[in-house]
Amino acid sequence: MGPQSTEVEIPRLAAAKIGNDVGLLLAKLHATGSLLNNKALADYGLRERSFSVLTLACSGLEPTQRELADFLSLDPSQVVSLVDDLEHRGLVKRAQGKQDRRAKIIVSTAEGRRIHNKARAGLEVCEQTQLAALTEDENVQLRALLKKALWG
Amino acid sequence: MGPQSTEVEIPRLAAAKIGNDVGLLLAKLHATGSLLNNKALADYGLRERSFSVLTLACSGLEPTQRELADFLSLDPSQVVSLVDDLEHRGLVKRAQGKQDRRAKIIVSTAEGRRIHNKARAGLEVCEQTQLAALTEDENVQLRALLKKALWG
DNA sequence: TACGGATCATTGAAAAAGTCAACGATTGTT
DNA sequence: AACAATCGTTGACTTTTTCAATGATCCGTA
Repeated sequence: MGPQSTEVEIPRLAAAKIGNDVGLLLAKLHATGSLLNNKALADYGLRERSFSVLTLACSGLEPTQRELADFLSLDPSQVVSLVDDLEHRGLVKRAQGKQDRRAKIIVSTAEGRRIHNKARAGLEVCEQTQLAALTEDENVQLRALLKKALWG
Repeated sequence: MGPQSTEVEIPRLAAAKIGNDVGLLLAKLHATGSLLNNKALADYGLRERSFSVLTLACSGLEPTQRELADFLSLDPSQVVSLVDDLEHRGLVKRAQGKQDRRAKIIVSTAEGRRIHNKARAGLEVCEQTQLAALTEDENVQLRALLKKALWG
């Protein structure tokens, strides 16, 4: 990751046609965003990934590890590490799958929900900073477009 | 990266509030997109990164390696590797900076431009597949929002 | 019911990517 | 002229990603 400046810079290169390449735009926004998000989450001992897992654990949807892997575009073995970490810290628990005893469903603990609420608040501030250039409407629009692109 | 299915699936977990987290949405769209893009570019011996560098080398903007690093959110040492690779294959050249002799500006060769044109065509098809759920208007809108979020 | 192929979580190893500090050459500033 | 800062480069180090193998369990089928 390159150095980040606090001031907004409009680089010379943004003029290139590449500035219309969705792939690069996503990569760049994701890269700079990740940096900020991870910084914001560090206070809670979380990173973007573990926060995502914790969020889903807190959602009441009782996701299996396989579902987490698919949804987060991770290898199943990476989910093992993430859940291990969260479990050791008492934020989530592995429970036996209901229909399928091979599967483990990930559920949050009370402490996990406590941390999650705090972290989410911090993250929302961070995200607003990140998308400060957008109006509230555009912000909503962006989310809608991303969701539609992903799931129709 | 988790396993990808060719069919479009709307996972159960998309219902979670996490589906509104811009950070995660970006991460996911970027992840699935990268996979497809890299697959599309493999025919030309390129990946998303080297394609980006090649694009900028072909842009006529004569970027320095430092500018490439900043713009692509990469460490300068990563740019060295990318340019090394492209240069060995005769697609770009390092030229001496004009005002600054420390800097090297990256320019494309004729062969580089040839490959780039082909790769770009392939990539555009790939991107359209990727954003098939969006109308043409929405597609344009998404690009505009991403650019605005990045550079105001 | 029992067999066979598939899926789940897990492990561990190998490959790739990212991070970071140091260096020579060059620049701009004092 | 002296000094600090910047550019590209190298090499070491850590983290992340990728992949194959394994035991347990599930499901379809004979």
